[in-house]
Amino acid sequence: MHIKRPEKTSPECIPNLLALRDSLELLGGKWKLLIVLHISCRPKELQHFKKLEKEITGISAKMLAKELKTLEENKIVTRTIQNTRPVTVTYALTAYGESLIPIARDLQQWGLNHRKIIKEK
Amino acid sequence: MHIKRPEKTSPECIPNLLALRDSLELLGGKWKLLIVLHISCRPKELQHFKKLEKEITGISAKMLAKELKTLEENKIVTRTIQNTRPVTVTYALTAYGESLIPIARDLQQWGLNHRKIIKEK
DNA sequence: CGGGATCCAATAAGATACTG
DNA sequence: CAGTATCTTATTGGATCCCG
Repeated sequence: MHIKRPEKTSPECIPNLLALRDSLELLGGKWKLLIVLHISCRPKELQHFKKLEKEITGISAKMLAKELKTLEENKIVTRTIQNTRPVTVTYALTAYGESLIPIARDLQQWGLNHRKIIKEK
Repeated sequence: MHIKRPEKTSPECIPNLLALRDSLELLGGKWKLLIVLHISCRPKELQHFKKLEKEITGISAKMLAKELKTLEENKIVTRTIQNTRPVTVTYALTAYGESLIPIARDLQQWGLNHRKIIKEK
């Protein structure tokens, strides 16, 4: 794959990097895209907080709660309190949140390939 | 855009999330993709350490050096010491590193759109 | 159960000084 | 100039406890 690179700095190139900053600020941590992809892997009925906590190895409840809250504030997931005793909470991707799936998959694919590249050294 | 979601958990879905972890561990911080895109915006001759430091607002020399070192170890950039007095160092994307450009651009585009979405609330 | 609040350890990152 | 080392501060994240 060859990507052309401008010979001179294009005027709009630098300013738009602010948008990348925004994305990285929101999504750049270890967990958020992982959570998004995890939710997308599951049928809606199974996306309980507890399930996510168990499936996402290494995440603490505190982290998961914090990350989900941020994702909710950014309209990427919805939070639904179920009428159970005791209370359970389920999460789902919004339609907007699903727009992150291709990006997450690309990164996933890249990581899969990267492991090979690095192993070769 | 509608993305189909499996009704049942696909067996290969969860394990592959390890690949996403790898990607996020390497690229998930605030700076690396930003650096990659910055380098890609510039003609090769201008990608000096000092230039990058000045252009990437908010990054410290220490951070930049550390991030570039990691990127180099992961074969995403090359590091070239110039025969100048005093010494200067230039960085360039490898062909492999260029494979990150589409991902970075997608994230950039997503961030551009996201700003609109969030402003609406 | 989900998730704050608090406290504490581990880590990351700024400032500064120093070398090839 | 491009880093590295050291010191110090800021931030993160885990552990625990509590409440609806």
